[in-house]
Amino acid sequence: MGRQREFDPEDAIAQAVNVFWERGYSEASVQDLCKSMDINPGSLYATFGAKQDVFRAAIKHYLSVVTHEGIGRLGIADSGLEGVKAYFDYIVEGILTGKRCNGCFGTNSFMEVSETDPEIKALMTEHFRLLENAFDQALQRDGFSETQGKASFLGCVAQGLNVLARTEPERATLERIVSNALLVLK
Amino acid sequence: MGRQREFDPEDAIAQAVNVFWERGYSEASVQDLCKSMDINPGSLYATFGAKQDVFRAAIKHYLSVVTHEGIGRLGIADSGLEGVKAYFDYIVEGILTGKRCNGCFGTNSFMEVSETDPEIKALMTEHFRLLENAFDQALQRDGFSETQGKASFLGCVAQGLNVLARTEPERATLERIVSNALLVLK
DNA sequence: ATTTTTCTTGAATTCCAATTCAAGAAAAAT
DNA sequence: ATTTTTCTTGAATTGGAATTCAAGAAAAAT
Repeated sequence: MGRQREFDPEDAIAQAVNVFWERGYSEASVQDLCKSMDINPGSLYATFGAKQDVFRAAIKHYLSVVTHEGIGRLGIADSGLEGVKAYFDYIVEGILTGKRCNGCFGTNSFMEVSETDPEIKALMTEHFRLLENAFDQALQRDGFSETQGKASFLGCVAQGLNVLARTEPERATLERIVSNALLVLK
Repeated sequence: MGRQREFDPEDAIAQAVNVFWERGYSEASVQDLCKSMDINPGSLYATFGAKQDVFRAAIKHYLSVVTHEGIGRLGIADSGLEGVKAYFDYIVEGILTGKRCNGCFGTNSFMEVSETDPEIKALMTEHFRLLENAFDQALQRDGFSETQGKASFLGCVAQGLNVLARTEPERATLERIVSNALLVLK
């Protein structure tokens, strides 16, 4: 079998997520990646391919985490409305205390490369659809009407929050936005 | 006075806006800029400075246009609510038929460079505040309560639309989002 | 008319980051 | 033990894009 890898590819990609999240795609150099992933260029290219491939792997990794951590909340709450609240809490808390102060890695990436990387565009468009569907089902669970339209609306608010995240907003601002958005579900 | 310029700097920057809008900051080369602006590198550097300076000038030019064309509608409508509707119409129509199919140049740029260019970050954060204030005043004009919070909310929806713009959305989707957002003003 | 100033041109330069590759090292196969 | 395979290392290469600059051209000043 020959020599075996000294690093775990998934751990390495998790580090790559951090680098791309902090610096964006084009500002993150392969050197930056190598340093954070704790491997050398040769290993990086042999294992993952080009920088763009590392980026795609990073997005996929990130989306799987977010789908689990965030969208997952929509399904497991006691009611659809509670699920929606839990999701927005996750977003708001992330903006205020976590890595989401740099916004959402997915949204950032979509905005940066969707015109030059069709695969990222497709992955993110699909993710938006997934989120909307989750909203839709949560609202259906509570017997709301026009769930599709309301779901699109909530998806839009979520993306708006991901933009505003990068303006260093106050907690009060974010909470008022969310509570106004939830008024629509009445 | 020496030889005089053969191009109008403002026209040239208007062209630069198009290039940066279509390709983003880092994907737009100085060559691309020169071609669209119809000048040579020497003239570009002598007149505007570095690529980053051209970008900043482009953002400023764009913001002044948008402030006039878009935010302006909020003030001149017959009522605050009509103004809000007119603003969102402007956004939605731009997404469906105009250059906004690539999103909002301001929002795109903010998402791409706010971590690496503090001046752009400041310009755009200020622009977001300006938009919110315009919403706020429109709502005050109609005697709404909690206008500040509602204004932040509307600003968030606007940015969400600017993200979704790049997913090639259907008209019906966008209109449902806006009509749901307007439900909050009841 | 000549000089001076400022602009234009586009090739040359510089710089930087992505990618490659040859040599060394570890694990397994024979 | 030796060979084979696969991984690691990090310096060298490559390629491309930002920037500079020297020479030529237009306008005004003397």
